[in-house]
Amino acid sequence: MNPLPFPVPKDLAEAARIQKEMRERVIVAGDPVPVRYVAGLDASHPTRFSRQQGLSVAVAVLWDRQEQRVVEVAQAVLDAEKLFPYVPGFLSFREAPSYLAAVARLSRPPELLLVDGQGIAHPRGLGIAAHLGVHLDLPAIGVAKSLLYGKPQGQLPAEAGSAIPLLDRWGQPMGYIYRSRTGVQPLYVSPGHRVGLVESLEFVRSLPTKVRLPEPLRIAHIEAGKARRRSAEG
DNA sequence: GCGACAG
DNA sequence: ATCTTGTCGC
Repeated sequence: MNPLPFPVPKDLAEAARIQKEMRERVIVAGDPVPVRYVAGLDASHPTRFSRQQGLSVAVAVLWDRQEQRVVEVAQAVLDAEKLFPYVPGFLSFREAPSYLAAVARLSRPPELLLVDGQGIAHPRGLGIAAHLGVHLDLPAIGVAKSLLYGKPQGQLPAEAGSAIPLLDRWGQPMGYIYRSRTGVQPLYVSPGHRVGLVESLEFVRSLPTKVRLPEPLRIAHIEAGKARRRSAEG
């Protein structure tokens, strides 16, 4: 089963047009509570500058919620720099193609994508999690480590598990700022596709979190870094 | 025109 | 995102 081709725009204007079109197909509703197999997606890139030039590595970690463990790790090596530059608000055009390749290499399709980046908490409502979700027609949730767009509603408490809404330009909630553990920087959680607003937060809360990131993403991050350095040598 | 700005 | 060991602090 080959995924549909992922269009890479020639410039930012075309990219924005694609985002606006695809945003209309996003469904912010659905409850992933029964989902068993989750794909945690993260990528590692070489520094433009320093000694090793290397390539980028994207990793898909297949997480079994029932057994609470990783059951498979798939990766894709790619030259992200040649695809598209990193421009805030347009991350998916740089990273999504490699995620699609990694997901395609899993022995079974995941039931939900957990992506390192925004869902609909995005200037045009289509962060990378939403983009991937719509492209693959899979439930998806975005978990970012910093803010791209939006205003917090109130002050986030210090307690683990606390969350406050993240508001769009019209004051409507599009996600949450979420403190997964006490004493750590918060996460930015928003629905990507086929998941409700509240449900996106509840799902992330249901995942084991030993440190800051939920396990599927923490492990994907580690695996991506290891794989990239590994492929940057022998 | 001035900030803000996922990875 | 990445360059990087030890070290400060709860």
